[in-house]
Amino acid sequence: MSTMETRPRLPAAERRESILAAASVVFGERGYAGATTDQIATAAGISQAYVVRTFGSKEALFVEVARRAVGRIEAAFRAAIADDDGRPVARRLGQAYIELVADRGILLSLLHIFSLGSDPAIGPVGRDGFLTIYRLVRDEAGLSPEDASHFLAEGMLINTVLALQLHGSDDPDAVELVTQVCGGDLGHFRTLAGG
Amino acid sequence: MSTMETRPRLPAAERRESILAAASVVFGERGYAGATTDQIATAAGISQAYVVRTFGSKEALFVEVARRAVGRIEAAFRAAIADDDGRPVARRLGQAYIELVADRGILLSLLHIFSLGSDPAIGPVGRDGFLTIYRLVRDEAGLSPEDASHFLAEGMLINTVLALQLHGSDDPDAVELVTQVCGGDLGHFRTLAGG
DNA sequence: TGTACAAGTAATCAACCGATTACAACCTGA
DNA sequence: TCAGGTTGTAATCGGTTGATTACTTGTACA
Repeated sequence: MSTMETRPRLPAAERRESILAAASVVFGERGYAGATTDQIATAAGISQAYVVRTFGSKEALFVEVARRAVGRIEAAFRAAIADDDGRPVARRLGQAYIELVADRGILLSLLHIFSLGSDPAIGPVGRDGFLTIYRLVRDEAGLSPEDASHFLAEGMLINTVLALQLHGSDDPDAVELVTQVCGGDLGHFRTLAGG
Repeated sequence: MSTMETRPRLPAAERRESILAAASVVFGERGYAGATTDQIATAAGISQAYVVRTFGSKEALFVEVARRAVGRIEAAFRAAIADDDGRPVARRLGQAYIELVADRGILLSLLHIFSLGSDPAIGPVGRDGFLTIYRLVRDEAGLSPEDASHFLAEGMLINTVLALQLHGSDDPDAVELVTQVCGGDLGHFRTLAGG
């Protein structure tokens, strides 16, 4: 369950990373307001006081988690663009995205960033990140504005299906919808997402 | 700012409605965990104790708000299907949806329902609601599974754009993206959503 | 009229949370 | 070796929150 259980002392840089990994999971499960610094500390195997002191505040920690999540999407998309295996680029991007948000911590971090769009500290991070991704699929992957928009739309539906855990439902309509969403490869989708 | 400011005593049924209206706004602004029963009470013009006693708990109140939000989508979609003005049904549904989620309370209630997909009390409400909407656009509006899926995807992108408040941004790429999302009628979109 | 129930609140409680402080343990190098 | 910086924690504090209790006020109707 916990991300780190090693006991020995760690250099500050590594400790930061382990806290960020734990925070991504806990923020994902409970949301920004719902998560506590103590839950994050327990998941990271350290004291609550150390979590707060390392990042200054709970809000600063969440902003850093949000930036990391956007950064991982960027990196995955650039890799998918560079690794041309003959399939259309949108297809490669889609698969890269699904593999990424199969990590529930990242998925739910994204959703929480969206719903905090009017927060003065987190809103700008979300807007900049989303536009960065839009520019990336338009300019670097070469999609038209219309195709880029459709691609993002499919991604947002994937978010919703995974968040609601509609994969894993055996309702026939759910199966039909999820099959549409994952482009037909339901088995692979469920394996990735743990449905 | 507040939804109700009338002072006189109200029968329980009407008071329930006014609390639900206030709760939709406050839950939307702060999220489930972030909203307090006292903020809801203030918005409804009554005491915090009465809010809790009327619904039993904060969670029960949120579940009711969530059910109402799904119900409003259902109702709006049925109306859009029935009111055939010659435009394609998907177009009518899209406009009805935008008019609905221009209400930030409803929009953010939906997003919070999604991110609470693994909550034992709220998750089932979200799954049932989403599948109900899927069946509605497929069976009653007559869209193919593929078209229905695309329609829902566009809706989820609309959610994200509105939540992040990308309408209202003057970044040229944001304008381009939002124009795609709203089907070209940027002015009308911004008027509705207050960007 | 008066009483019984419905509408509504003030006051309070136990639990929780983020942050601060003060301190302990460990490591490095001069 | 011992001084100083780094890693880490225990204890605690002020503020907040959802919920409970005991109470007041209004009103329908027999």
